[in-house]
Amino acid sequence: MDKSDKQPTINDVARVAGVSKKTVSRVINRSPLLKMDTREKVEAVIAQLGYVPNPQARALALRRNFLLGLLHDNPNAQTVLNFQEGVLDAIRETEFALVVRPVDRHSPEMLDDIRNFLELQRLYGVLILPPISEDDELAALCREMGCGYVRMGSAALDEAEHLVQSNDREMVAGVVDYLVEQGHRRIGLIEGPAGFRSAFERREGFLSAMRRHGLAVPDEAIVPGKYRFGSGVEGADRLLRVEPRITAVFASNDEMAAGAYHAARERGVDVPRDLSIVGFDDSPIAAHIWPPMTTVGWPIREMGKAAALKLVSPDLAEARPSCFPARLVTRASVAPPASEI
Amino acid sequence: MDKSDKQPTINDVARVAGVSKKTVSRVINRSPLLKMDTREKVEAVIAQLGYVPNPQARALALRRNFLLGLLHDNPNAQTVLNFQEGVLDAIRETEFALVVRPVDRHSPEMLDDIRNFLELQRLYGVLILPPISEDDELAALCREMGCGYVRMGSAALDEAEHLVQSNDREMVAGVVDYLVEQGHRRIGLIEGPAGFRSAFERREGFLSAMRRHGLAVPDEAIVPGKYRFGSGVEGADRLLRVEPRITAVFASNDEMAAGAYHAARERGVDVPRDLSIVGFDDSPIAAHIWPPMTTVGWPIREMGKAAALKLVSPDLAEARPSCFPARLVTRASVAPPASEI
DNA sequence: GTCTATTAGGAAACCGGTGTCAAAACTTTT
DNA sequence: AAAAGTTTTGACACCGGTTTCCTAATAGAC
Repeated sequence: MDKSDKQPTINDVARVAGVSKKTVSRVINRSPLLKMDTREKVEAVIAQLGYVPNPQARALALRRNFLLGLLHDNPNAQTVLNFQEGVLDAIRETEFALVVRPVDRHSPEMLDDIRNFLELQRLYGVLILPPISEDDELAALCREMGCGYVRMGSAALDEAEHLVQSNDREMVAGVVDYLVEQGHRRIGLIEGPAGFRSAFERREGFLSAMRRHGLAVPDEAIVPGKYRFGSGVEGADRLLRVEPRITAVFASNDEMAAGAYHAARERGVDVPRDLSIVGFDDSPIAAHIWPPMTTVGWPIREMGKAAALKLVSPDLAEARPSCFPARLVTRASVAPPASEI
Repeated sequence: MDKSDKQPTINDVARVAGVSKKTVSRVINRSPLLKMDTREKVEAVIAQLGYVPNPQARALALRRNFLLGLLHDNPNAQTVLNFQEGVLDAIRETEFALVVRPVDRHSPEMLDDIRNFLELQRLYGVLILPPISEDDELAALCREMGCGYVRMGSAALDEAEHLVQSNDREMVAGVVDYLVEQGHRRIGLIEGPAGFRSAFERREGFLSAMRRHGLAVPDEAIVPGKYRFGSGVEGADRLLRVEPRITAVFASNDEMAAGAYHAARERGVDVPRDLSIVGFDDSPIAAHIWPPMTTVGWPIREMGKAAALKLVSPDLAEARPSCFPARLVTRASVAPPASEI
């Protein structure tokens, strides 16, 4: 078939088709100023030779490459992977590829590392996942480097590039509504880490809904967390000592909610009879833990797709909504409070 | 500082330093045949200009790029992410980047899709995670495309390129030893899907150890699974109906083991008092479920690093072991069988 | 059947690096 | 001091595409 074992180049195609490189290039790039039969002739040769343009050469000539970067320091693996899938949905059938770059938020050299990375790879653009998506210095770095970027986050950041997701605030308010509806009045909150926008938004949603229902939120009903299992255990442990007894807990993410389950078990508190628990993320653990956890899910994959589209074809994406609705996933970790019955 | 806003090129460096492009190239590539002061002079200019070589141009000239691909269709997100971290450990400070490509094992076009992907991106090499790493057609495709590859798997495939991991078989035998030591004699197995090497290895390990201990394994004590939560629920459900009662279950992965927890709960069977459960993978769920799950962990991150090294610097990696030891992570899901006490 | 307008296609330069090979610059030897 | 050998360096082509600019070809108008 092929005359050698190497991949055919544009020159081979041109020679076989009896046209110039440029004409082949025009065919590839769908230039409109080509006669129909020339185009067909060239396309036939391309198919026959199995020619695929060399992306490196293209990248060099065009002075831009076709690499999207994914920056994350996410504690929730499933979220990252779902987001990746979404990005892949968007760039499938295109010449783009997705390169991943986990970052260490706690490293003092984080920004320098990322700068080196961007300088070295000269990505077309990067997608930034929470929580580092909230880092404004990082966004500034991208701008400075002339690297496109889309941040995924919990509302509020009002840049055009920012793919505002989840009405987190609203959804958490919805969680409170749901709990109140079930008869809960003393509800505890395990917060996310200070400085995290998502933590802030979720807290605000919680507080505003509680206020709306005219329910008191004593200081001891709000405990800090770090979005990690261990901090969920500790937080719930503190909440379980509050008097009068708290009957329901909202944890700002599923991992901490799983920690709350753990703490409840350790103290012999039954979920959901003695304590209702609601998480946030709808990660696998929520479905697999016992009893299955009621939580808030957001369409991460769709968001990944939208984020990637925003980067690679801004015009196309413009029409798409930048805010994706989270939804309550009702499972079995909420019940009417036993004490009230 | 810079004379323009564009990134400086090798030509700029050459001009400013008063040497030829080639000399600059030599400096970059650490050619030994350079006079010390020339090198220093050029390096000073590079630093001054903030010059970073363009990877696309390099890729074109060298006829190879610096992209590693990660092919996976993994049900376990944490595994994928840990592996990614390991790969990043290996390629940090190098010009390599990691591009991810989730694949759909169940799609009939999988091979074609991957072929297109490889043709399009011309990766330096790919890393293949289980379970698709077991697909020999995929490996053949890589060879055919002249794309380097390293497969991660459960022993047994004896190609040099193959990064043989976990002595799965051995480790599962160790699990059985442990259970027997705790007093269990009627132990059930929830298998992985037929056709999966890992499933096969784990099964063999299980059976050989049982045999070694002179313990019977009735047919009904082995149930099929699909490495998914739901199949773990079903499998455990069947095992719990076996008479005489099975007192311990080994599930071929954590997700199914979590399903076994679920089935036990639904039937009012207490873990570990009435049923001991052991999983495989040491995924987050194992640590977060109640009671914390005893499972087998393997050093995925190190394996990722080793796999990447094998690809990018085979000479360096040769010395490294290609088989990484899994280890038993003892938590709280195993107890001596109540019925025997 | 000419004379334009318009369009299709080609030559050559370029993107930013690397490889080849010969020339230039040093050492060493005689 | 010249010859010979060795080390350093540079000119130039090349990787595989795109872009610029220009010419050849075709179509339409008269």
